[in-house]
Amino acid sequence: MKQQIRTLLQQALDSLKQSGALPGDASPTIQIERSRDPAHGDFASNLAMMLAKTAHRKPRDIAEDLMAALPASEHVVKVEIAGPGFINFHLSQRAFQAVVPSILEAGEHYGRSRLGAGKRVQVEFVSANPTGPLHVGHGRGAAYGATVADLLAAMGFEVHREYYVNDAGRQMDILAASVWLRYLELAGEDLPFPVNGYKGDYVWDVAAKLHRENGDRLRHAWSKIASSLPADETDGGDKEKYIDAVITQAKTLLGAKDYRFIFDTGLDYILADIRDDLAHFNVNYEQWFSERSLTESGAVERAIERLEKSGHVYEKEGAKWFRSSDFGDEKDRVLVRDNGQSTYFASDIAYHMDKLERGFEQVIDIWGADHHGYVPRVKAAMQALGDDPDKLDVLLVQFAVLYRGGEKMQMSTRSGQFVTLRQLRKEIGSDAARFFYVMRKCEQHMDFDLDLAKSRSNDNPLYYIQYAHARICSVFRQREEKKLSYDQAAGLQQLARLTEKHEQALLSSLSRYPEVLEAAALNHEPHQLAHYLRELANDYHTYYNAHPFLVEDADLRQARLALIQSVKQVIANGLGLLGVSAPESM
RNA sequence: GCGCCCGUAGCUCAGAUGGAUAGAGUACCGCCCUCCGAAGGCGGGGGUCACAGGUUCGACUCCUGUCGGGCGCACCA
Repeated sequence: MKQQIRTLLQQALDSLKQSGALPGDASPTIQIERSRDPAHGDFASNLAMMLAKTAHRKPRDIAEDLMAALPASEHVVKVEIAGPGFINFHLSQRAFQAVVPSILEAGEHYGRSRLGAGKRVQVEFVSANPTGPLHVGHGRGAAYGATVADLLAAMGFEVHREYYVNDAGRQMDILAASVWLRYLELAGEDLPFPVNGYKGDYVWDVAAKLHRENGDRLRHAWSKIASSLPADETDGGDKEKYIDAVITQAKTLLGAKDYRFIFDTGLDYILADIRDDLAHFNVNYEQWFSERSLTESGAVERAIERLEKSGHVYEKEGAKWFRSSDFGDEKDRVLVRDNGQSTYFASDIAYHMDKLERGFEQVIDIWGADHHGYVPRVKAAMQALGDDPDKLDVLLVQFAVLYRGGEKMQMSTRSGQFVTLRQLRKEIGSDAARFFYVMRKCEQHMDFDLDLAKSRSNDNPLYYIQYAHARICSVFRQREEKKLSYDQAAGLQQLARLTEKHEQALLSSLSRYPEVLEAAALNHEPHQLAHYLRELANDYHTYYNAHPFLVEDADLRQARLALIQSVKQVIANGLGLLGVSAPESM
């Protein structure tokens, strides 16, 4: 609809430029918006005001000329100039009624477009360390990332969803050591658990599996292990040095092969758990990308070499540094430590190099806001590699604070006292979690009210929307019971009967859906869709209360049922994109 | 100290690339079920858009500064 008006204005603009009424170089992007106030028509453009400066003429005079040059259109019934120079368009009722057949014909495809056709986009999200179950902080990233990906797919982009698995590095070594120690305890060893170890119950689970399947094969006497360990923090020592020593002991006593076996047992177990968790959250990936594979394939080495060749690497104190400060980072960063091990950052450079080598036109990373300081160095690396840093879009997701009974829920990751995503799903359900996470824009600190999310009441915006859908289904069930006829094709013939104010409002909202989807997708703002659906549901509930649908007048009934059928379709489409169900009854 | 994000109604939040009197929900008050699900609808009060300057036809939106809140500033991932 917007597009049609844009075309009309463009033609008017062109003809004015040709006749010399406007300078030939005046070619602003034509902005069209929905009028807020019905008195201002259905659509408005500020084109005349945009032209005022370059044309050196008064906005209202330009608007007069534009209006005169506007080609006739069957849908536009009135055009007028208002305020400082707005051009307001009043559309015919028929123009809005036409949205019903277009929805019913397109069905679940209504609102989708081919805007991104042929473009490949990679979306990487969650990517939490596989050292434990996902918690509610990851949940927001999961819901947001999945929705952004689905929205882009709805715009025709070829979307590749990816989870970067940090299956290398110290944190994973700590996990492996933790698993081993729990295993030793199960095998009968009596030992103090490290202050810095992972203490969650899931570590016991992995250890139990290990013990069940391997017996005492991996057992070593604690007395022997402890003989070369420094003091832990509880004994006045350093917890970091202690855990590192435990890891070293594990590697030495078990040997590389068995150590790797324990390491992988923990990794596989937790990864399977995360995968299962996300699947139940309606979040799925095309690929799980292993960090370790970057080292094994030589990609890390290759990335460092490329940086060296372009002269952005220097050595200092035995380590290799990347001169990221040349590219706007606040300081230089280590790529290879003095002990010869490459850093996580080096892997990440290799990973992003790999992403671009795979030919994605756009790469989207979704990170927790606490990693924001990381953005400049990754972009710096891309630039140093000769890649375009603008191909990378980093979207930062703020934390969500949970509230229960009006109380803020405190959680600390270290002690293992955090609410997991799984617990959240069980408590409030996947639908509510997906919807609430995405209801706020991602850079907003969010208050997540658990009581509200699970309340079956009108305060809950998700229930409000789902209820509208269920109510429509209920009307159709009633129709069958009352044996009233409904024929979609007949309904489409009677759309001219939809003249009530509430019907007009509903038609207008329905016609907005494609615009909302496009804006939500391109701006990476799923909340726009969530808000829209609430408004649409509101239009429906209002209509429902004002007019009966199952009326005696068969033609009117057909028309109204066709209308609410298209409302049902749009609600289902919208909720589907948010990863939320549209129940037929509740 | 430096950097990033945020600061809109009592509370939770929208305000698309600057546009016509700043909007929802919730809470509070009043109304609407012999009628398709009242998990609903209608009406009402409630704001110096943190503060101060600046840019222009026009600023919640852009720029600068101040105040307040969050988060970062590792040879951890």
